[in-house]
Amino acid sequence: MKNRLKVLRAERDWSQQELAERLDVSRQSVNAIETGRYDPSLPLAFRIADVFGLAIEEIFLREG
Amino acid sequence: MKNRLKVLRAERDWSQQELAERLDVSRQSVNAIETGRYDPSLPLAFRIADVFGLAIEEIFLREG
DNA sequence: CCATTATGGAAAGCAAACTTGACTAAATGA
DNA sequence: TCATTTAGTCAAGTTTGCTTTCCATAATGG
Repeated sequence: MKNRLKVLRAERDWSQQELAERLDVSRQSVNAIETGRYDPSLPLAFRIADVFGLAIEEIFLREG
Repeated sequence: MKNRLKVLRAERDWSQQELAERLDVSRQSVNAIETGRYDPSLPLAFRIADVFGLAIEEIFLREG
């Protein structure tokens, strides 16, 4: 499952650490999700959508 | 995390078994998600959204 | 030079998601 | 009456998400 975290973070000039704090997860979790090592849980996906003010579908992409 | 699975299933007259097959998960998983014992993974949430033709946000609800 | 920040990732462990198999109980319908 | 379908749940096992700790690398600024 691909995602646009890196770009969204860059647009806001947030470090992985900063995003992790806003999401209340570890920096390693943000890194792992961002680099595609695993997908977030659904509750975390909702929090991610919330901090960016976007729909889940606008951040995480069904990949072919 | 609440969800509208039971109603959406009823609208389409699908059994938990039928939905499970469309989602390619076990019937027990559908039941557990529907009765709120746990949340689906994000990839499964996308598949659920797809089979119902809705957005994830229209099926799963941030609960107070 | 050196200290700091940012990123990527490995290892070990716990918790949550998902599996199969089994059981119960209510409803249906022939 | 009996077989079938549906829904709910439990137990035990595997996989995945997330944690903490640690290490490595590159970029930045004094």
